[in-house]
Amino acid sequence: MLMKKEVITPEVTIYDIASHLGLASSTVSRALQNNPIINKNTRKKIAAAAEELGYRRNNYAVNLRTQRTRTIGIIVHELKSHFITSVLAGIGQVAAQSGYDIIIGYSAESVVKEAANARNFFHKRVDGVIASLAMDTADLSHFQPFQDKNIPLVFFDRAEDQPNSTMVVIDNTRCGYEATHHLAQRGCRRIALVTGNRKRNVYEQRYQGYLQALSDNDIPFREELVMINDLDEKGGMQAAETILNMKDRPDGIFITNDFAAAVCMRQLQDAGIRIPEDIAVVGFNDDNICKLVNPQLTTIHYPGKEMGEIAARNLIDHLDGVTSISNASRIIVRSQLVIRESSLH
Amino acid sequence: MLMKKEVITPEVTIYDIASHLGLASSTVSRALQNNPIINKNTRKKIAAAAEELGYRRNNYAVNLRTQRTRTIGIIVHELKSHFITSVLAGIGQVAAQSGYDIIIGYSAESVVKEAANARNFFHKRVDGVIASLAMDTADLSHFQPFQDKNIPLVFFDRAEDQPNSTMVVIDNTRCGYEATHHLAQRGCRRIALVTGNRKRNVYEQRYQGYLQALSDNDIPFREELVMINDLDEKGGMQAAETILNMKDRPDGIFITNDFAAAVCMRQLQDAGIRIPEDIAVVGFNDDNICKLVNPQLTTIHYPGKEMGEIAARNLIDHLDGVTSISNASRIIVRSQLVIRESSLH
DNA sequence: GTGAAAGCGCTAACAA
DNA sequence: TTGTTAGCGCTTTCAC
Repeated sequence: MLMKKEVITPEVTIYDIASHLGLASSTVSRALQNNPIINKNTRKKIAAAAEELGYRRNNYAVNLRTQRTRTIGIIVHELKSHFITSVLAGIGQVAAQSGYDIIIGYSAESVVKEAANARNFFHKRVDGVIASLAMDTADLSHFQPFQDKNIPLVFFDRAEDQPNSTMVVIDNTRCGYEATHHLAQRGCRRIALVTGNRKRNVYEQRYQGYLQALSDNDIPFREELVMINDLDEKGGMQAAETILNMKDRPDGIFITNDFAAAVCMRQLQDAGIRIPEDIAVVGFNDDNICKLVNPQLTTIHYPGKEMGEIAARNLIDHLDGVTSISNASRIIVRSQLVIRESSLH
Repeated sequence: MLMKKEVITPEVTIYDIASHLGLASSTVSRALQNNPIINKNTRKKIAAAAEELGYRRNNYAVNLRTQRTRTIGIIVHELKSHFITSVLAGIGQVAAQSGYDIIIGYSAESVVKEAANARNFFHKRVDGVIASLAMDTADLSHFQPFQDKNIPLVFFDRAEDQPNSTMVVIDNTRCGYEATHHLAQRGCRRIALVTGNRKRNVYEQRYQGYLQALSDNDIPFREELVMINDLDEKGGMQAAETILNMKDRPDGIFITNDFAAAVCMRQLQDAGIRIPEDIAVVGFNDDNICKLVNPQLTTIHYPGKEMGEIAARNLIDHLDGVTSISNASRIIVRSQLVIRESSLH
């Protein structure tokens, strides 16, 4: 005996609609896709019958037949920042508009999980992938299967040049420069940099911007003022601790992540340091938290929603055949320094 | 001519494996499912061939054939809180362990979006649903299609009694009581309550707990000290404003959401009010933000991860036929008051 | 322990 | 404008 789950409402197929109306299943199929080749009246009748009978289309059958899933996979290195949720909102909106589903994978800054997500998406047969790389991703070979099957890849924020893929990024060098330059202009002469691993190019670029700004402001570079960590809660703590233990403390800090900056700031304040009077602080991302901490945090803002929209639009245009195949490109989005209390002394 | 996307690596099916090995496709299918009826050696050979040929199983075909998707849909009213991400982590872990996929829908506190997500999940043919209701959800009819098809439903946190569904919740009355009682014990005599719409039962219950604690501590209830809003940024602001405009300000506030509490606190501080000296504050949820604000926020903690695990385990056991069909039940999870600086004066 | 064959629900080429 | 039909890749009954 075939074990079947007790079904209360029976499943309605296009065949049921067809026989109900005395039509062929293909006519129903076409009508349900709003194919103009079918008589408008027939289309209406079919739509009504579908509604009436409680038809729900079986996407598994559709996907099996069409060999497409209308699904795009998104891999993000974190989930809780305002930036990432904005990007996801942007992608989601464009995708929904174009009739694509999205599935979200979370790497938690680990290549291993990133690769697992990529594998998962590959097996789910996504039509395209949008990704921001994890902190420690150096080898991109887990994206190879997509390349091999001509599945388009778009990177945003944390991106690396890849053959046949697009990237949507900000000018991190300029951001690093502006943040540092701002601190210098406010009178800081010992500017610390707390940032991520320089193997991740965004951090390398912010570092280069930092160096350039120091140089342009005639501030000598001091190795001991550069701290590299994961920019998480622990990273913020560590940075604060290191700074507290310095004989010559910095008078300005550029931390390339708002959350880490908030943690660090809090820690410094608990040790009696006044911000911005003793040490000015600049973060990165313009997360919601910036306006909640005391003093409010100066930071670099960049438009997450817009980046998401651009990434999705690019990918989907490609999938729908609107743009040509090999338009591997780099799209640079504007960013800006948002000055708040934490750097105004 | 059939339009086919240019395929670089051809797709491998069980037929390719079968003919490669001189076997029947059914044998391959069984072997790939690790069916013990197939000779162990044959199974090994088939696994090797699958690997070698780069086989990836087509879940769309599987789902079409088996009429199950091994997918569970999750609807959450928000995404960015620590509580929700913990729940999702808990569900995700149990689901992965049991070979289920999850898809996440976000209602942003709106019934309309909640219903849209439900519809979407229904059309995606999820095997089960886990949900926390939006702020303004009163009518649950958008879950009816699941009931009609015997698709199991589990609610967590924001739940309503429904026939044939399970709920995983905390004792909100007790939480409301404890928070209020704590403030009273610290000497507060005018305790404000900022909470969500009482049509959502969790808020009604916290309100009842508040009332009970007032009564037990011989504090008269004052209507003007109860503020109802959406507990978002705007809600926090509004509450602060209302309080600042009072002639007789409260000396304690219980805001049933940490983020709103943080916003409110900040606003009050900006107006020169000292916390906890002038006004003590208790939040709700034990979000990360509690430790970042100054002073650190007293709150109600409850175990998100565990609630997620319980919800998922329950649902999946049901789907896999481990538990009987109609065990509609209510599971109550422990919660506790976490005392920090914001209420210690 | 393995094979043959039907069919899940749909789309699209081809025919009418 | 509509109908006929093959087949997407898999599982599972039934037969051997």
